Amino acid sequence: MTQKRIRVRFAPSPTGPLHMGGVRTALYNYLFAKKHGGDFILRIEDTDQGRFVPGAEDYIIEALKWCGIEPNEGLGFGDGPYAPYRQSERKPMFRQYAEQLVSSGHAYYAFDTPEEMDALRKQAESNKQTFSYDARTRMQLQNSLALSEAEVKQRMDNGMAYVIRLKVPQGESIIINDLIRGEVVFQSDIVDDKVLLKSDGMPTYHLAHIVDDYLMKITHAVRGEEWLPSAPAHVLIYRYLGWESDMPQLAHLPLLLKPDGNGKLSKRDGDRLGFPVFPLDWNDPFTGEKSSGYRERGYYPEAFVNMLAFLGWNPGTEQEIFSLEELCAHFSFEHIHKAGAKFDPEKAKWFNEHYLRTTESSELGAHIKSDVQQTFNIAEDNRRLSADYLTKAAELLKPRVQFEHEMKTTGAYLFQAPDTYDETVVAKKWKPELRPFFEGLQAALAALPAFETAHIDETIKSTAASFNLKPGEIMQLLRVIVSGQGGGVDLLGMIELLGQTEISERMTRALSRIGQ
RNA sequence: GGCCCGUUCGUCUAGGGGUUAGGACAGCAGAUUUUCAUUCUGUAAACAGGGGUUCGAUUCCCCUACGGGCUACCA
Repeated sequence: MTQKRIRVRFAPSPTGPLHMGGVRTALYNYLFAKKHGGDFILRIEDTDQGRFVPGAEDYIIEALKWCGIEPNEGLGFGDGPYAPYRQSERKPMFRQYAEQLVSSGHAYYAFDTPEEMDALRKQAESNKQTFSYDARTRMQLQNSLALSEAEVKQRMDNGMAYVIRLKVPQGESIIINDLIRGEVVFQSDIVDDKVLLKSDGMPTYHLAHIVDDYLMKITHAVRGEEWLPSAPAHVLIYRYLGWESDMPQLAHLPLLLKPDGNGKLSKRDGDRLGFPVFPLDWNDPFTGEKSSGYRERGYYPEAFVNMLAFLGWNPGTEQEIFSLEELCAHFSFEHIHKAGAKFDPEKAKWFNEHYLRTTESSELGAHIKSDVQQTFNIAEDNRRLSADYLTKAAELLKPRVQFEHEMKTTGAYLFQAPDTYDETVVAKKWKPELRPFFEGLQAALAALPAFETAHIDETIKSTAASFNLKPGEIMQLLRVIVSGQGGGVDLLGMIELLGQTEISERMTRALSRIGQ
């Protein structure tokens, strides 16, 4: 017997931007598929016409691409043999399965209107109870089980709206074998008669995902924990459709929780706590509200993915830095933690910092070029935009930033002469007697035949010695004179990088302003 | 309320009947760095509580507490 080819899917509904929790679900699906040489499919579950949000679908596709977790089949990634991958386009097909369940006595037509259902729920609520459409109540309601055949026919003939509901049996134990949680047992009595086909002819998630998973030969359904309570209904549907032996293995992932307090991570938390909850920026087409994404905040996709992978999973070793390929190789459901994970923005930054440090300075230099050019309005042929200059600047700045875009602010003085000089340092260290020294140093530096750190260092020391000054008295001032700031990148490296001419100009300018 | 899932340092987690309960982030301290950052070293910090089972439980079982999810013609 040959093993079935592993096929998994990520099946979001296009009701808004993809949340980082959703990206993690996609990631785990992807990792599992790749690990076993299987397929990863993107299917859009747009069965709720009322919640459709323009742009959400493109957002999902773009987000997966940015993360590098590309489906090898599905919407936006090339059709496989099971197209279409948008459920609304598969609409006509679902009805037959719902009807099949009616014929076999496992589902029925129900004519109760949404308003009537609402009223029943409210009424139950006022009695501190919960209304449930199930074996205990269905015979008192308006459906093909309670009504006579003639009544049902008449209503159908009159074009009365109806839904198809699953007829859930009483007194059965339904066992879920979850890959992460093990065996979970539910009593069928607490499962309600879920709507399978809505009055607009669209299937609900419950029917649609099962039919599609079956037709698309999905072997594992990896999804959020919020689906665990409806899993018994899903098992019943598979059983009644005669597909139980082909039912995908279930794996319910733990949820992502708010960094502070309680509850699951939501869109609001990002705004409130100042970190993104979305992979990419998103502008809500209805409210105009903007939400920021990891990409635009300057995160590397590799860092984002690495961080996400560790929110609920671990390799069982102490290694924390994993490329996507390594994650694929090491991933397994056994190492998925069962409890929800509070998201820690600090750790996310740490991952990014790590990836930045391991990126070649030449690459970093190339990355920041246009940003630097625009920020400081530098002419294209200026040496500060040369690969060599940018590489050295990145090298100096690398250990002091977490994001590439911070380089232009943290190291602004490498690209632009200062306008102001740190007053605290000047007040503390400057003495009029130092002026001749700095003028002497300026001349000595200008006269250096080779402007390199070793010579610069030597020149500073010897000039200081000749003025009877100790390094502690002049070094920080020199830094302020050159960069305007009391702290920053390696002083000698900075001086060498800025170059002989620039240094001389900056010293002239600073000495004309300081201590006047 | 009902049903289900869960609970190890502040956070992410490893571990698992006998361990000095390990790592990472964040914190603190020290060293290096003329500064800041880096780097290095060190340090503090956890098995929710109560009952069992057992020679022994943080680990297995039960209860409680707490957290979370679900309870729609949403997914």
